[in-house]
Amino acid sequence: MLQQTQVDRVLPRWSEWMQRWPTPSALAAEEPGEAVRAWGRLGYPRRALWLHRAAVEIAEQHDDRVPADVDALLALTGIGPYTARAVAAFAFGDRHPVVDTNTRRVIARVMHGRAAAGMPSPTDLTDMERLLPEEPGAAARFNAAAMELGATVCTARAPKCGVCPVAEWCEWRGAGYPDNAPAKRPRQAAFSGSDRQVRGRILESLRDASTPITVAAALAAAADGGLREPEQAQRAYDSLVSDGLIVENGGLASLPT
DNA sequence: AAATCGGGGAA
DNA sequence: TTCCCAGATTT
Repeated sequence: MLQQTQVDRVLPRWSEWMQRWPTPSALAAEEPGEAVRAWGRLGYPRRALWLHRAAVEIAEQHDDRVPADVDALLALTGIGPYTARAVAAFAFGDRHPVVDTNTRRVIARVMHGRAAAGMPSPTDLTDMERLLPEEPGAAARFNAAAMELGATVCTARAPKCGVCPVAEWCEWRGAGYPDNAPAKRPRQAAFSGSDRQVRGRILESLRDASTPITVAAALAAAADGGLREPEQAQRAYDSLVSDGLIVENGGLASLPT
């Protein structure tokens, strides 16, 4: 849930989720569409599908227990370099570099004297590894502290260097805050009027429906609020089917069963 | 390496 | 408006 989504927005949804599905097998026993429905408006709904799939994988292949091994975690659907190491470090207390978007920015500034991080890279992990304390518990705290520093002090916009505990060793500060940010990822297209927004509308209508709806109704929901071009409705619908977020059966559309 | 995938909150 | 967020997958 936390992948590209702010902590404050995730917490309430996470609490509901864990109360409803306390174990992987509990979630695995549900239809995938129920996970998509409970996901609500968190965004990137494919993550709900992937989380359900990971629950099935854990239930079937790992005796209903989340594996502690990083490679086993990486083999789970939707678990990548960040999440695998976050689980290994924070849930199991093992020593791994955990690098999220906040930590990447802290590393870029403190270690490399750059205003911002570049594209994610495996060198992020080796950089963090160099800073990590030897003792596993201390390493886990260090990982969390780096993320927290980036989230609250070494922020993307207006860093609070006056209260930063590592300001003294910061290469970027030492160099006089050069405007040397490397090529950042291309700006995301406007959400308003986008296919993403149309996908969201279709999915919302399906979450709200207790029974399958006609494809025509789904396409009507796509157009609710306006379209840039008429083909958007069908294109968004097809992409949802292609992603497995919609299943179509005899002219009826529903969340995956 | 680049494209794709939401949606909300803050500046 | 624009930026950014406890990323991962696919091409």
